[in-house]
Amino acid sequence: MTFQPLQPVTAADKTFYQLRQDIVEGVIAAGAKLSETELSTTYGVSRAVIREAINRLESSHIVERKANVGARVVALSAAGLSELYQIRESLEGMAARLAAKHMTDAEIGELEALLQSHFKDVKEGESYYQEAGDVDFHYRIILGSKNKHLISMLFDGIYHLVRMYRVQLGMAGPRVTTAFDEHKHIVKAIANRDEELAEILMRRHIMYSKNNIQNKLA
Amino acid sequence: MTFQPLQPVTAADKTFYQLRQDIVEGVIAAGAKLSETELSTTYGVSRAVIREAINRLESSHIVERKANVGARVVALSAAGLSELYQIRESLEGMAARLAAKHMTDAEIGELEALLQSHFKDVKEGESYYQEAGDVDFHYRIILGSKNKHLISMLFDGIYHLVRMYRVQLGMAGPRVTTAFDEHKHIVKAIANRDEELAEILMRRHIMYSKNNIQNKLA
DNA sequence: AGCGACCATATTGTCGACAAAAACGTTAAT
DNA sequence: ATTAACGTTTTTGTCGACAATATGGTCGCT
Repeated sequence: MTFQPLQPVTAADKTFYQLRQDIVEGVIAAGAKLSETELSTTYGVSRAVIREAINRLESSHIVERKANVGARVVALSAAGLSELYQIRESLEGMAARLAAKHMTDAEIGELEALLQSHFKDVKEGESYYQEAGDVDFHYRIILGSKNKHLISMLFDGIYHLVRMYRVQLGMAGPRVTTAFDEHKHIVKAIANRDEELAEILMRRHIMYSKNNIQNKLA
Repeated sequence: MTFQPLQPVTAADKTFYQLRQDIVEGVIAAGAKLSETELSTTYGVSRAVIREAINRLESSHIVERKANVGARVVALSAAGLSELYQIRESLEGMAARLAAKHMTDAEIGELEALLQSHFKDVKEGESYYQEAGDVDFHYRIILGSKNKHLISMLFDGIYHLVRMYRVQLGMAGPRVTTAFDEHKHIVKAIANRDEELAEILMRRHIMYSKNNIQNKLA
């Protein structure tokens, strides 16, 4: 479940998605300079659409731009990762709180079903849980917040950066089973409509995840 | 103290700032359609720079855009305001927490001095505290978080929208003196390096502010 | 009269060319 | 040898024109 909710309609859309993917996957290296003319020939579109794509990448905090100089892919650093997780903790904590308030019973039911299927996967030893399953889980809770800005900030902005760190610094798992338990408790809090607890547990969950990742870097 | 940290260098910059101001101040009405050709003649620049400006406005969540159709200024609603304040609560709460951790003693000293000058203003009955002073206060704490993404999300994204609501739905004050006390307690918590309390107080402060505004709307 | 298809119109999307600014290499002076 | 100034070259910023898409109105059909 790779979320690309809106499908590209214009050429700039396609180029934006393609460029973003290439950067996140490391095809274009972190810190690299983005030459407009070069990209223009590579992707087979005019400089105007490259420019628009780069603008959008800048809004996603994936590239940085200086006037009259050009755009560079952001550099990855331990400090940057830490900042990112501080924001995730804050925003997703709020998302869990709002989800506990706004999710319908049906949506909560689906969330529980998702958890069940994950449980089966984990028991069978499929440990790619982290990547797909974890994202899917967080995805639904963020959507459950029903807060447009929150959703957009996380999906359009933060999540691709997080994935970029995951991919390029090579973090697969484990933390599978313990993360699963954390997810279970969060869902329980949401099902109980306990906003306070849902937020606290989500924040802890993300803090643990952050610590886990940073230990790997050290 | 109107923050426009970076000053415009390119024509697109200038147009972007101008357009944003005109929208926030209501010169261009909420919900209005933004015609590229029309704006092009109005602001005396080519459509390309208008397009870039609109793109940036879209990243700021000030306008919405549909492919092959065009851009509209966002519509203001009570629900939208509520969502905005949910984000402020989350993000600025985290900012206060981080400020308690990362601000230097010198910066905290300046913050206390700022509060002193506000105290004098309030005592002398100058009640435009809300607009300039309040923003300045929050401004410094957010900067104190030293989190690049956090700072950019709030300043480039949320704050202009908040101001748009303030200006167009006409919210001057009061809540001057009680807000001042809340500020005082927040600074105290930061000075004591009490991260937990700083976050809690900031979140409450923003919740109160939200309730105050929503009562005016009702 | 109401509804759907079609055409004219206007608006956005894309392109290539020109203008302006920065980056680079070369030369000259100390 | 280092540095400052100059000129060349490359890169980004801006523009106007063309292409593609949506919008709005008209005509014809039921």
